[in-house]
Amino acid sequence: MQPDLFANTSQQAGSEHVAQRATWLRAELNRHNHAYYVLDHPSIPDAEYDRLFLELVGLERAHPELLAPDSPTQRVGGAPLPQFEQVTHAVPMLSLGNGFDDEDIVAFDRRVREGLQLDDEVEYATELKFDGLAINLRYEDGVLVHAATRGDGATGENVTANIRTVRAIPLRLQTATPPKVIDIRGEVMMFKADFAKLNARQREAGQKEFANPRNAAAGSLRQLDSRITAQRSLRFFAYGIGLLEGADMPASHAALMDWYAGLGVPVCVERAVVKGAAGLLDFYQAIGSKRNALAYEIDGVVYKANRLQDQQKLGYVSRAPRFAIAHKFPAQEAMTVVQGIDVQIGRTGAVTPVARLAPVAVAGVTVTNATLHNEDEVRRKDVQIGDTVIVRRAGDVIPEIVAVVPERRPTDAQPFVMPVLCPICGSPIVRAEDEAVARCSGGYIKCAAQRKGGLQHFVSRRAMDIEGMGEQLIDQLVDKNIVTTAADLYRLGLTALAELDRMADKSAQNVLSALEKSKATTLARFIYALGIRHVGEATAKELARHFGKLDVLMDASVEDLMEVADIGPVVALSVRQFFADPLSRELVEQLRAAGIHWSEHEGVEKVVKPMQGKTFVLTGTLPTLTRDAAAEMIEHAGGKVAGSVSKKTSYVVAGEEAGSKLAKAQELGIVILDETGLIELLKEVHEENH
DNA sequence: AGGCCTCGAGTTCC
DNA sequence: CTCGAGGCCT
Repeated sequence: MQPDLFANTSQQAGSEHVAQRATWLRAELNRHNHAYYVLDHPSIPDAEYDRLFLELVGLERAHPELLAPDSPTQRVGGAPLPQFEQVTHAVPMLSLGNGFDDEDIVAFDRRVREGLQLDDEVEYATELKFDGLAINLRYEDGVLVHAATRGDGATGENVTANIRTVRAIPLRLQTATPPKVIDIRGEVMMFKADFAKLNARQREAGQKEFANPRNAAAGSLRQLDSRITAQRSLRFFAYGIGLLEGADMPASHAALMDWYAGLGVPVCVERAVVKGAAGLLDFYQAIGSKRNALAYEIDGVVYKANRLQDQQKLGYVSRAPRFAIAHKFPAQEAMTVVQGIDVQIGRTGAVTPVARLAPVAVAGVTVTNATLHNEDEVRRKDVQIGDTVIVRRAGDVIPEIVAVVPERRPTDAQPFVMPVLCPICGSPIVRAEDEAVARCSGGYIKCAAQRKGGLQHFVSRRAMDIEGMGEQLIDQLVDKNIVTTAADLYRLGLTALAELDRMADKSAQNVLSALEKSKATTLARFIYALGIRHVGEATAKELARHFGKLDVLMDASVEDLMEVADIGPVVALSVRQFFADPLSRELVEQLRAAGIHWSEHEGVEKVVKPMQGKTFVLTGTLPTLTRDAAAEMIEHAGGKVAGSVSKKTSYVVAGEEAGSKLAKAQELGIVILDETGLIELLKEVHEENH
C-alpha cells in the first residue's frame, strides 16, 4: 500500500486549491463521523453530511490522484472478494473464564488476591460483555492496515474490506505521534435499533430475517461483497490490546481505554474502576438493572485487574487470563404456549414425549421443541397441552421447560397421555416396573422407527463413520423397504440409489465410496456400531481391548464378560443375549462377508503404558488438535478419557471456551493442562519409558 | 446398603 | 446438557 498518494498533487496545475478543499472535506467528514458514531452526538444534520460527502466523492473522481486510503469515501466498499484469507494473530485472542453467581466472583477475587499476595482490596476495571464479534484491528503508523476476526483465537479471517466500511472505526488514529504498530481489540456489533431496521428491510425485500443482532453482525461481517456490509450500520467498541510497538503500554486498563478514546477509537462509557469483590457485584447489579435500556445487547459484564503489573503477575491459565473473568447474566427465559405433546421413538424403542411449542426466541434462537424426557417428568412439571410455560436454554444450548404458569392454564387444557400403542408400528408400549422409560415392544423387526434409529447409529461418525448417510437418506431407504439391516447398506447400488429423491449420480457415487471407505474399521467401532444395549463407546473399546478378536467375544459367557473392567451382570447379560440371537450372528457374518474388516490381536495386552490408570477430561476447543485426536493420543498412551470431572480425574485438558468442567476442575484442584501441556506430558512420559 | 462415579441414551438448533 | 441407571468402593 502506498502511504502517501498526495505526493504528486503539486504537479497538477491549478489543483492546489482542489487538494486543499479535499483535505478539508475529509477532516470535516471525519469529525462528524466521530461525533456521530463515537461520541454518539450528531454535530450536523444528515442531509448536510451527505452533501459534503458527495462533494468529496466528486472531487476524488475528477482527481483520482487525491484518493487517500483513509478518506471517508473509501468506506463504501469495493468488489467482492473470492473468500477470506486466514490471518494468524501476533498475540493470541483469548477467551475469558465465566462466573455465574456471586460465589464465583468472590472466588475469583480471592484467587486474584492470593495470586498477588495482597490483603488489600484489588483495583478492578469493569466493563460490559458485548454480544457481538471480537475483532483485531491492526494500525501501522496510525493507519488501519488490516482487520481480522477472532477465529479460534490463534487464527482468524481477514475482514479488512468489510471493517473499513464500519464508520465507527477510524481509518486513521487521531494523533500526531501514533505507535509504530498497535493491535486494537474490541467487539463489532449491531445496535438493537439498527437490527430492527435491518430486519424490516429484509422482510420487505422478501429476504431472510436475522435471529438476533449478533447473528446479523456476524452475517454482515462475513459478506464477501463489502458493499453490502457498508449498508449494515455496524458499531464497534474497543476493550483490549494485542501487539504494541513504538509506544509504552499504559499502566492500567482504565488508562488504555482513555488512551483509545483520545485516539478517536470508540470505547463504551459503561465502565468503571472499582475496589474489591463488593465493587464488582455493585457494578453487576447496576448494569443488570439497566440492561434492557442499553442500545445494544450484552450477555454479562467483565472484570479485569486494572493495573498492568497485576495482570502480568497473575498471568494465564489454560488460554484464559487469570486476571479477568466474565460475569454472565442468567440464561434468558421466555414464555410460550405448548401446542401439543408428541412422542418420538428412539433406536432402543424408548418413547420420549416432546413438547411442540409456539415458536419463541430464547437467548438468541427460535425454539419450537423441548424434550420432556419421560412420563414422570411430564407429571412432575405438570405440563399440559395448552399451557403457557417458561422456556430456558439449559447451559445456553438445549431448550428446557422450566415451569408452567398455572394461572394461565386454559379450562380446556389436555393432560399428556402416554400412548398405549406405538404410533409408528402399532406394537404395545410397555414400561418396566422399575424403569422411568417406556418402550415400544416392536423391536427392530416390526418398528421402522427403531430400524431408522439403529441404522443412524450404525453409520454415525463414532461408529462406522459413513459420510453422506444422513437422516433424510435413511428415512427414505427404510420407508421404501430398500434397506432393513445394516448389511443391506453394503448391497446398495447405483440403480437403487437413483430411485431416491434428491439423489443425483454424483451424490450416489459419494455415498457408495463412503460405504466402501467405511469397510476398513476397528473392532471397537464395529462393536459399538452393532448397537448392543448398554454398550456405548467406552464399553465397546474395553470389550475390544479385552477380547481382541470378535469370535472370542461372540462366544464369551456371562462369566467371561464379567471379567472385563466396568462390566457387571446387566451389561454382561445384554452382550450375551445379543450374540446368542441367531439374527445377530447372521448380521455379523453378512457384514464381514461384505468386506468389513479390522485388525485383531491376542486378547488383553500386558504392556504397561505410561498413562495407565490416569483419567483425562477434555473441555473446550483446543487450538490445533481436534477432540478426537487428543483422545486418541491419550488412549494411545494408555490413559482414559472420561466425560465429566470428579475427584478421580487426573488431568483436565482445557481449550477455548471451556465451561463448567474447567470451573469444577479448579474447584477440586485438579491439574489443568492446555494443549501444549498435554503434548509435553505425553512426550515426557514417553521419553522416560525409553 | 448407600454413595459416588461413569457411561449410555436421547435431545435441540444451525 | 441432562437424566437414569449400572458398576464399584466403602
